[in-house]
Amino acid sequence: MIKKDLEKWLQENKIEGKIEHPSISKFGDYAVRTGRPIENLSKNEIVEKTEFMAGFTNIWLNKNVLIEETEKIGTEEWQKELNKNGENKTMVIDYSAPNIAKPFGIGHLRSTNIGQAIYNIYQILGWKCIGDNHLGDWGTQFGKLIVAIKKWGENAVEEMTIEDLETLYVKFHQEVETDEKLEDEAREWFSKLENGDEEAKSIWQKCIEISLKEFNQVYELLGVKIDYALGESFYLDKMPAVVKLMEDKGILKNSEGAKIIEFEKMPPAMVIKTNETTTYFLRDMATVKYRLDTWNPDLIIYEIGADQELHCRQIFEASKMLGWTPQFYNVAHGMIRWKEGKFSTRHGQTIHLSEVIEKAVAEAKKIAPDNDENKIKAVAIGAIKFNDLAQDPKRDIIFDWEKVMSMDGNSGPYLQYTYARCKSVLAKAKTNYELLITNYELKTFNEEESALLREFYKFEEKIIEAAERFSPSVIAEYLLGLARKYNEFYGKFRVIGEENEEQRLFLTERTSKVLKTGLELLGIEVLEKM
RNA sequence: GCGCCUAUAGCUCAAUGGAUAGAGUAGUAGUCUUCGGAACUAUCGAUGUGGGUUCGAUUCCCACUGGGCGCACCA
Repeated sequence: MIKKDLEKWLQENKIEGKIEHPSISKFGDYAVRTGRPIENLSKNEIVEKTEFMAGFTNIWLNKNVLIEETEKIGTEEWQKELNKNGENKTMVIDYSAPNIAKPFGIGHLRSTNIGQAIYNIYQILGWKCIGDNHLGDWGTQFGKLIVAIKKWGENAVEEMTIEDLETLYVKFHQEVETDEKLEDEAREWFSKLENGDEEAKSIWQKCIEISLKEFNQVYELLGVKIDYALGESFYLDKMPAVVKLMEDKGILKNSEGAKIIEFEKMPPAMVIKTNETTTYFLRDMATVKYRLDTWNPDLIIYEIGADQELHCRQIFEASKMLGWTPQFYNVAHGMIRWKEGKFSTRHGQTIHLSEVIEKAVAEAKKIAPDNDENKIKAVAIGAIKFNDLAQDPKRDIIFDWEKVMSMDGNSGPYLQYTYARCKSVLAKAKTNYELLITNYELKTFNEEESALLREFYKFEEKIIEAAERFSPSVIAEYLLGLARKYNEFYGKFRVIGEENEEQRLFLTERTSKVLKTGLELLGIEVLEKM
């Protein structure tokens, strides 16, 4: 990796200063702010020339090095080098985690997309990755659901759809407004469920089956596979041990009949409720213990919305109190909002994923009516996923139909299109471009070719940065820049039949390779033709 | 009330304390005898307000204003 080589050189020569990419390309490939010129850096064989300007030492890389680094991408050697980043390290990532008895909304889509991309990124960096779908399949919500099913359910549970369950859940909340006793009934039923009541258990089981069927369809459509789906109910028999640990440490306190843990700088977390039922906080603590016991991870990532940040911080702090010390991180992705303001899900304004996909499919069909359905779907889903991944996860995301379905400009389909375009050019080439990669004559690169060539070696840096910042958007932004550079080049020059055909095929093939690898990291399908 | 996050072009987003703040979209004007026009070229257009730290601030600190989220028996 060029950056590491330069850093090493600077260190050996005792020169302080961070290496960065200059804001403007005419200032070189790298720059170090040193205040005074670095004299003998140009003797380093990877450096073509240096120039001192305005306190910066600007560095231009040797073309042969640029080409070598570009050739390497995707080879075994490249993969091996990447793998060193996460050598002997394990991470667990908690993502997607939809709630049973609620349809898959666009909120969980965000967790699923970002979580899967982070998983892929850590995996290519050599980490042992464990994905866990922490399904919301336990809790008082089932008490509510049981009450609603028994009171207003028109069919037997077996015949209900996930929409029926959602309707009943919503109805429960409407009725509670005028009849507060329903809350108590719900808690009572959850208590029965926790104590093994047969009727409660049977209804609960049916709800789970209905939901899982829906979720699995969604995951298949999205092309997402999560290693484990250990829902909250999985930890039922693992909670008492954690309670005991808390008691032994003396951190469990009684408060108004409930058991809580207090923190110095945060509100307390409830562990056990007044009626002795468990909370999701306790189940999450049992989850941490199980993950430590089972996989001994160095890092546990939670890809959960910002609305649960306090909850996560409480888990991390309580874990520390119990002496559990892996590195924790919560992505805390921003909430989805309308352009106009609040995104209220409580008044039937939930947007279901199926609706989003339907509209995007219609849009993709408009552009390419002759495409077969699979391709249209891949493009539509590419657009939707990219919309989620292209921006910093921390920030709220504005839900805008036009933008979600956008197929041009900064979009997933723009990248897919550029890939297909590269492949089309390569298919028309008479020479075997695979051979060219290690075997062609170096000619002068014109401005556009040179600008493109100088993008490739950055790919590795961007993958690492994306992992460090837990932000797939780093890669998304990079791919957009690369595709734009390719299209700028493509718009000005022909490839086939030109004097520089070989090196242009090389640039084309490398562009397709990086786009493919990058899009795969983001979980977006690439198409040879579209 | 307290805590966390956030404010960049009409709109949606970029920019590890550094050089001329980048894209897309919308608008305007073009490219079209062409390897894929889901493209390319040109043009228009921005750091909420007030302080501070620094040689240098979109970036760090403080205050204010606006927006989002959270703060015990939902998860």
